[in-house]
Amino acid sequence: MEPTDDPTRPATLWNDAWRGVLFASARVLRIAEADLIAREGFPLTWLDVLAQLYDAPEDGLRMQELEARALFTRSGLTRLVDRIEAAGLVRRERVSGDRRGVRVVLTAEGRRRHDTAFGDHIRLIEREFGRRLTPDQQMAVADALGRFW
Amino acid sequence: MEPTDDPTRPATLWNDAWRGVLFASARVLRIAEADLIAREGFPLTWLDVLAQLYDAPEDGLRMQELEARALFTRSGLTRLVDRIEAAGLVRRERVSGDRRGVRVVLTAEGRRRHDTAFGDHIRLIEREFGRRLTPDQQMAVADALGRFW
DNA sequence: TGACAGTAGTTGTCATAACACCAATCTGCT
DNA sequence: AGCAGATTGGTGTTATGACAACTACTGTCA
Repeated sequence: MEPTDDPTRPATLWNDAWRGVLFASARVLRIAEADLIAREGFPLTWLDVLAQLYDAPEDGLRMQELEARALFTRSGLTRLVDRIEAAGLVRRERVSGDRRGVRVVLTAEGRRRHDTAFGDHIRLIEREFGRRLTPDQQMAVADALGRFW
Repeated sequence: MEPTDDPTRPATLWNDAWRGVLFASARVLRIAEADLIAREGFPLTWLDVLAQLYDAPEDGLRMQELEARALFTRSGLTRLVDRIEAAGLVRRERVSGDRRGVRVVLTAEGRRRHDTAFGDHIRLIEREFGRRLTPDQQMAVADALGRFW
């Protein structure tokens, strides 16, 4: 009984594609997380937040906007921002005209830490992911999966 | 200042490919997790374990082997198996000749739950991932990312 | 046969994620 | 004005993940 004969294990093309996506992201993320903690002392969730704020307007983002854009954390954002704020990388500011809301803004230190962390991160992604694909493959993957963002 | 002019945001091909992989896995996994919990009442980590045992020899796997093969959990496996065992889907058995070790084996109930859960899961992956790619794209992604497993 | 290093798995402890609920504020309507 | 309902973000609690000891066992070598 070969695996391919098992109805619960169909050997389809999209199945192989999915396994590739799954393993690639799992492996690269695991390495990236360890590397980031070793270098900067904070996890990928922090870099995710810092990067969103870096790409955002000067006056930062509302908690809601941050939550909508952040890739990793859909929950516990309040306390995640608490921690990053306690580390001095981010600052909560009042929103004029809405006393419920806050804007989360990068501090100067946060911007510095983002720059080095993100640079290292990108180089790691290139090394662990990019270089393992030929230019044709890179193009094909980018084209095929572009619809997911 | 366009984003592409920012040295910390290089617009490279492998970068787009990586974003695709990252977003695709994050989005599809989030949906799959929610669906699995709604249907079966357990998370993807359980299905990962059940699937590894399903693909394993009749007499199950050692904790170590399970840990090496499982995609998600690299830690906390003891207690993960505790939970699955408490739910009756899995059973710990003694290893003859090594009183330290245990074999983790699927119960009949575990096999049943695996079958329905995995079937539903695969259909979801096809719907949320497979069908969004053309056959050519599926082939290209499978080829490019096959090296990661 | 007994010291000892290595192995298998568990447990303790702490940090973080998930989930449900809550308080304050705002908005539109009357 | 003032009330209903939506919106914003936070809090309490439980579940899960990470990491480091720890226990029990095994095999080896003198």
